Amino acid sequence: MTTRARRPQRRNQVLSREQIVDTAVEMLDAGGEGALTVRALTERLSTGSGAIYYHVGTRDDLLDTATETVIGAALAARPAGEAATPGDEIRVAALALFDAIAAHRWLATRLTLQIVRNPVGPVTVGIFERIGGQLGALGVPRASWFDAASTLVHYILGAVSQNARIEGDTSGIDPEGDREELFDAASAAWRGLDPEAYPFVHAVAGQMREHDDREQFLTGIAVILEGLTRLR
Amino acid sequence: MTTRARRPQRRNQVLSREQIVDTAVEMLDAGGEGALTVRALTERLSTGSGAIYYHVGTRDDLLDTATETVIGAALAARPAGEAATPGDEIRVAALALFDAIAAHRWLATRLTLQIVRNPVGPVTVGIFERIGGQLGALGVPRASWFDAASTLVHYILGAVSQNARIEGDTSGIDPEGDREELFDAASAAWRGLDPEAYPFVHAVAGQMREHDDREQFLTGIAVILEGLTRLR
DNA sequence: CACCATTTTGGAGCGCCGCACCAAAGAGTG
DNA sequence: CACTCTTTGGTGCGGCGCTCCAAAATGGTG
Repeated sequence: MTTRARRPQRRNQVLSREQIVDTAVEMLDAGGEGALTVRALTERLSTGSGAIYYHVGTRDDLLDTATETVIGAALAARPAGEAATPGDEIRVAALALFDAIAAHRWLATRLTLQIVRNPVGPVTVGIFERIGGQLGALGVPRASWFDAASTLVHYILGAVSQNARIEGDTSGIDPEGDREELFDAASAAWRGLDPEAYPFVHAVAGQMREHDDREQFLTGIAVILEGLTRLR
Repeated sequence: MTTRARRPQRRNQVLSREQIVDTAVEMLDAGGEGALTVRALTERLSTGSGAIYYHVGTRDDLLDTATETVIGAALAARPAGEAATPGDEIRVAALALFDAIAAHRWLATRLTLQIVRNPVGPVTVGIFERIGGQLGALGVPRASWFDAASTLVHYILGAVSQNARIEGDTSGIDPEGDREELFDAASAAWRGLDPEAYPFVHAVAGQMREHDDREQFLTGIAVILEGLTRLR
């Protein structure tokens, strides 16, 4: 018998799991998912691959952990005022996710991946709880809670994924500049399409250039909340 | 001067672009995105990598082409009856996308990827045109067309992505069997969560097991359409 | 203090991968 | 028949994730 059965866990760790994850997030932010290679990580931390695998497991595990970390931080956001309506709560949570993915564009892919294959993990549960918890106060009947929450989550993740930008090809970071540029180009291309074959796309080419992502995102939330209140 | 300026394109092609894409789709369906390697493709077609790159370019190009092919086919679906309401049109298009991704699960990731980085491509334009073209008849004011279409597209792609299953780990194909099983497990896990910390998730654990994906998807569409009609 | 079980580290090596590149075969043309 | 351009199969390079292991660091114990 050892004197005290369980304790020997923590030794002095020069390299910590947290440190690795933080560095990984930095690298992901800087260069997209393709930039996070185990080799690059070991070089950055001046260590070997063994240490990485010892602390966080495979590259996939590392990406999951990074996702959990970032999403967990984002979901901690609460409305500013004291008397917040359920709508406010949902808007704040949704915007927190929106902004998190805008700041960490690699999240888009990873988030849907994780929600799909790990419904029990803190990410899925956290998002559902945060969004769904407001439905009762919103007047949605209990029997529709899961459908309603799913609708919101699907919309939020869909919108947020599609507003995320391309990963891996932008070596320089020019977040606003080429975003405008890209919209201009897309708008011009849409306008240039055959109005007979593509009347709608042709017609909204102008709106697409002038729209604001965040505002549009909130409009969508408002539409869904409106629809949900008619569900009763 | 040649006798006729443009014509000499088609030589005898033992290997056609179409053939490659079709085979690629088969392989993707069978084993997920990870299963489509250039090496495996060359082996399956008993050719070399040079021929592949000559016909379709890089692996990424091939995935884009495969996506365009499948989505193009899906978008060709029209409502059965003759007198279709705008709502019917949207539902049919949405369900076509839903079913396409259910049949080709690798599409989920690829679709959002393509929409994000190629707003001019046939996939993005096709989806927007198909969905957005109904908004006028639905009574949505012209100034809100782009926002409304975006809301629908965001929701559809979000829902559809999250209903797609995991890629690459299932060697055997057991589409219904382990789906049930997975829901059961997830439901049990949700029910097992602390009701104080996660009241909502705990409460809807039962609904999550019994829900039907397609039905829930249509409920979401109905909610959004309802909300859109209040937008005027 | 010295000893040693255990944790933690760094790195070499394996089996993959995508893809650039190229020499040669094939098909139409004069 | 020769000649040109298309099409093909294959080889090799650089890089990847990951396994495995010898060695170093660590901290409790006699």
